[in-house]
Amino acid sequence: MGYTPSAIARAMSTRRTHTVGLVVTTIADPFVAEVVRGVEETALDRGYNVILCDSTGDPSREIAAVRTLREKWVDAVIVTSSWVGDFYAQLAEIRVPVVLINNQQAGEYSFSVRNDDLHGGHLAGQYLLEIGHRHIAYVTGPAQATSSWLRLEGCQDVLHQAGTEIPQEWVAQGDGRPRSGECAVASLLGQWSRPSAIFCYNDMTAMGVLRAVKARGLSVPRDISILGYDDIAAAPYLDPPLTTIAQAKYILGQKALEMALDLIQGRPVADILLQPQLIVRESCAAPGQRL
Amino acid sequence: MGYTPSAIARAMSTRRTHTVGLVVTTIADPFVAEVVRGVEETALDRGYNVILCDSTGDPSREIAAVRTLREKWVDAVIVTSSWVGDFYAQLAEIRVPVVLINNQQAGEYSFSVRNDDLHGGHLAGQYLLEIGHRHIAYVTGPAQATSSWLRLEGCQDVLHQAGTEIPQEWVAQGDGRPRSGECAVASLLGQWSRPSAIFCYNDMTAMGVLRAVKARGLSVPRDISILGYDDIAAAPYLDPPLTTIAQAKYILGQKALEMALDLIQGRPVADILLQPQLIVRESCAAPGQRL
DNA sequence: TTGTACGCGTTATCAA
DNA sequence: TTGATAACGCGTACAA
Repeated sequence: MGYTPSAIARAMSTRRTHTVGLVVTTIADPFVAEVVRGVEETALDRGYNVILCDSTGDPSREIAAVRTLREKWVDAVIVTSSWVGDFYAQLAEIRVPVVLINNQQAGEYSFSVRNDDLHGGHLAGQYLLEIGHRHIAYVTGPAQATSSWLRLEGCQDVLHQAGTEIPQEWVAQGDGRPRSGECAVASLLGQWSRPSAIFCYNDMTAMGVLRAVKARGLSVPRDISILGYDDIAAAPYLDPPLTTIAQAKYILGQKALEMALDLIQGRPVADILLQPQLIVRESCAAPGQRL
Repeated sequence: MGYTPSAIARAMSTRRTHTVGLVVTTIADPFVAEVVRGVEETALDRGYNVILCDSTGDPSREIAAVRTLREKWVDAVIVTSSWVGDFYAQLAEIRVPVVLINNQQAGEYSFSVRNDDLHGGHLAGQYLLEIGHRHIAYVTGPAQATSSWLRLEGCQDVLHQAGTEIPQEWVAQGDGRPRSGECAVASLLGQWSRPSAIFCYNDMTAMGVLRAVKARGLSVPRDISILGYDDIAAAPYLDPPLTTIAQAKYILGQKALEMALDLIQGRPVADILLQPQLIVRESCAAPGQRL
């Protein structure tokens, strides 16, 4: 018949809404979109719904988001800001479980599921070294994104062991979007000496780097190798297909939701660390003659 | 102070949750992601939240989604399934306003905001004709997506006026994802005669088509022109940069949410039709000599 | 103006 | 085991 029980009334008496909040910096990034898909689909399977909050990285929106999530009595909140910052204080005050994705700020209030960015950096450095690169540049993500620095650090670790490193002047500031990749190339290739490989914070950045490098008449990977991170859907369709470090994006979201559920039911949980994987395509090759 | 009013209790007495439901076929498509961003961000600005439901195109999940949305007393629901199908019956029974995005099934229960796909098809046909193409192929989207057929129809309209058309054997079935574009090319270019231009349902499909065409040793746009639809973020970064018909994705979402709000407050509303726009980049050019 | 009682739909508790 | 009833927290309407 046409009767529908009210989840609102039920929430009133059980104090459980069967709803979790998901706050992301931007849904426009394909990496984030996949994570969202992971939490959303498994939530639906488990009888939960998710309220999505796109913060645009704007701190005031983040504050507003957690406030309304709290008002709506979400049973847990999952956060995919790479930088939690001040906003973390807000999270601590919310009276529900918090799970952080790709952020290690996990304290006593919250747990995290993340990709092993340090190891991702290792894989990157190791591979570039292996195929013969010694002059490597890095294009960062947003300055507040700890994962960006972790990837760089991992890469440096490996390079140091091989007696080389990414010099200060070859780490260019980006923001995780293609445009910033293009700008980074301008600063990187405007120098007297140029790298033979560019490791990028993510694939979106790599897209921009790729285009800018080719626009300068350079060939990829013959003149310059480009290495991405994330393995977004578009990566195989770039020209050349992008070699990249893959994160298990969907799984990241799925695990985060499952952890949130465990927390809600009071089950013990432990932080989760997922291992990235090198995907060899064609944007990296042995360096040619150096100028 | 540490006091937070309860939106649940408020909903109990006012019967308003200040929450809208958004059901999409998949958040993995960049086009959809932008639409989601549009509704989510303007919702937050207006003091509303959105519950996201990713149906995966699976009818049973769609049913489940609208049921829980109804139970949670969402004030309105916005739908971005290109094919509403049986699921439309469910929507009719839900007692809240429904706004459909890019779907014209709008009846007495619901309203729609959509992109003028027919005109988009016109723009596509017109442009290809203008630069000299007479032998054009089309790669469709999912069979149930009315927008796919509308785009084809619009293109055919213009072609007919010029005394030509897309022949039956040159409309290849796709599903809106890159992989299907690659498969389509296999069937299209395996024929005795080949098109000089391929119009694609969307940019994701075009990405696959582009790759497959190049994999066959053909040059784009010299040998074959490729025209996309949507203008996703990756479009300018393909090689060659993709010429495409742009939809105002963010606006689509924004208008949909505003319409939902109008409906909630009982204000009169009218369907909205947004105009697409041709974005000329480099994947289309005049056809060369024909074989 | 300020205050008090009731309703909302469900669950949970307690009495029969 | 079944059936009645309090409580959940906020709006609202009515009374003072």
